[in-house]
Formats: sequence, structure tokens, C-alpha cells
Amino acid sequence: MIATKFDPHDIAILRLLQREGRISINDLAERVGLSPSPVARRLRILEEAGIVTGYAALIDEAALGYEFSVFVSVKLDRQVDDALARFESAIRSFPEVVDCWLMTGNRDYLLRVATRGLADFERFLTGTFTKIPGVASIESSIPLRRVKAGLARTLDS
Amino acid sequence: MIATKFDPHDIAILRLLQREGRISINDLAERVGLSPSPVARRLRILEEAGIVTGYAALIDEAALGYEFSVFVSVKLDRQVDDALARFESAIRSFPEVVDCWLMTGNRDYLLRVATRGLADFERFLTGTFTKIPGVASIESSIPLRRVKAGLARTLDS
DNA sequence: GATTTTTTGGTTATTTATATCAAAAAAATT
DNA sequence: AATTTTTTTGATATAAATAACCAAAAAATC
Repeated sequence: MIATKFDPHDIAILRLLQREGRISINDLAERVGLSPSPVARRLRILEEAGIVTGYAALIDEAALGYEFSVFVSVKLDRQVDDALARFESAIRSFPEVVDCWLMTGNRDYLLRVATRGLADFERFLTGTFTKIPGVASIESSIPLRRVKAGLARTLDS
Repeated sequence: MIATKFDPHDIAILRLLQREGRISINDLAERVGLSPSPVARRLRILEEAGIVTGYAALIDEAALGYEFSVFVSVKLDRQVDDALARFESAIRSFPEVVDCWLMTGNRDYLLRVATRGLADFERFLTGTFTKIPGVASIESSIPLRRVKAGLARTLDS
């Protein structure tokens, strides 16, 4: 099932929903220059085709107290499928791990961990993270500030 | 204006909205065990207090063709405010840059760039990115696969 | 150029959101 | 401990949005 090509109306719909995920169909329709019916139908198709995978409320991490992020790069003992799968399964179960990528190069994973502060981070690292079997070494980098907060590529240009 | 403390109802509302950003107030109410009115009011307050900063449709990057991400770490010539501000302003204007952090340590910025492929990435790098004044050196790391896709810390635990 | 297919936009029934207010619950005061 | 005050809730009514249907228009195909 190859995704059929999007026309400019679809792009306009996606672009608006990327920034205003709770906008009404009526408002959407007005701003893309169509009537509500076709917009609702197009959106339903985009959802069913898996282009729009969901909707999320954006919540201020700092307001919740999770303003302290750390980038952690990880090296595993062995890089066989089994070891990767076990590591990834653990990662997915930790709410502290916000984002995680399998990397090329000399490090195996890059992830971002969000906690309430250095103390919480240490607790997570020593109490939980390093207990994952197969973790050979980790390297932490601490950001000062987020410059641009992205979910996915925006349809801006 | 300090954010007033959240009670369990607020947490439940935020948790659901984090995963189902377009859920109706009625459904929300049913699932948090309140009637619609107080849920609507609580949500409005959370929005006005800046806890909920917005809503976004989650769009499959791959379906749009932007399946190729690169992590780029950047070092600037100088680290004076002026240089940082100019760099960050440029970064914010590039839709290719999905995410960007100001870092401690020997590198100044860490960012993720999403493009259609290696060719597009090279075009962006040589044609756009390296033209930003003050960029001294860059280092690219290529991920194989995203293991966990995060927006922000989830309220799972 | 006629026919088929796709897309649109109007209509209506149903669902959802918003504003208001009285009752209940919680907190504060005496 | 009882009363007052404040806060939160839930019901109701009104307005708005959504979803399903269908005929008309546009686009594509032959």
C-alpha cells in the first residue's frame, strides 16, 4: 500500500495541523480554501493511510519540573540482534528516556533523558539505566538550553 | 505567576492528552472520572497557565519522504552572545533543522537535520548550513533507526 | 467529445463544546 | 465543633462542530 501523492490541499492541511492540532474542521477548511466536507474526508484518509499517526498535546517540560535533560550515548557489549532488542525494549519502558536513536559509528545509541535535576538523573543512571544487561559504557552530555524544539520535519518550505 | 500545583485529575488529563491530543472533552471526562464541565475548565486553565503549550498532529516523517536524519554537532568561532544569537536565529529559520540544543562541553550545538536523503543533506550542508557566519566546524553522525520518538517527558510513571 | 472516475460542497442528524448557575465539597475561621 | 467562606463540581441550555449522505462539478480516461 504505497501512499498516494499529496496535492497542495493535503499539504496545507498537514501544515496547519502540525501547529494547531486541535483546530476545528471548519477553521481548517476556511484556511485551506475548501468547504468542511472535503477537508474532513481528506483528513480521515490521511489518518487511515498512516500519514497522520496521532495527535499530541504539547506540554511544557519545565512546568512539570522535567527541565533537566541529558544526552546519553551508549555502547553495548555486543551488537547482535538479541542484545539490541533487549536494550530497546528496556528503553521504551522508561519514561525518563524521551528520545532514542540507533547510531552508526563508534557509539551504539544516542538518547535524551529528561529528569527533574542532576540528582534524579544520577538516580536513574545508577539505579535503572546501568542495570540494563549489555551496557558497556555510557557518555553523558549536558545541554544548557533548547534552541529549537522539534517533533518532526515541518512542512514550512 | 507560579504554576499552582496539579492534582491527580490534572495529571490524568495531561497524560491522556499527551497521547490523544484530539480527544473530545466528553471522552476525556469519562476516562478521568469527572463530568465534562470541570474537565473543560481544568484544561482551559492548563492552557492559559502555559502548561499545555499547544497541540500538534504527529506526521510520519518517512511518509512525507523525510526519512533521513543526521545529527550534527557544531562548533562556532566565538562563543559571545552575539554569535550565538545569530546562529540560533538562522537555525530557527531552517525547516531542515528539527531540533537544536546549546551544549556544554567541547561542542557548542547539537542538532538533528531531517532531509529526503544523503544528496539533500549534502545540499543543505554545503549550500545553506556552512554559510552561516561563525561556524567553525561540524561533525555529522548518522542514525540507522529511531528507537523511541519523544516529544517531551511523558507522565507515565 | 463522450464516458467514467474523482472531488467537491450542501444538507441534515448527531455529537461535542461553551457558558451559566445552583449544589456539593473542601477549606478556613471563629 | 459549628459556621462561614471559598472552591469545585455537575446539570442544563445554547451554540458549534462533526459525520454521513448525495447531487453537482471537475478531472481524467478512453
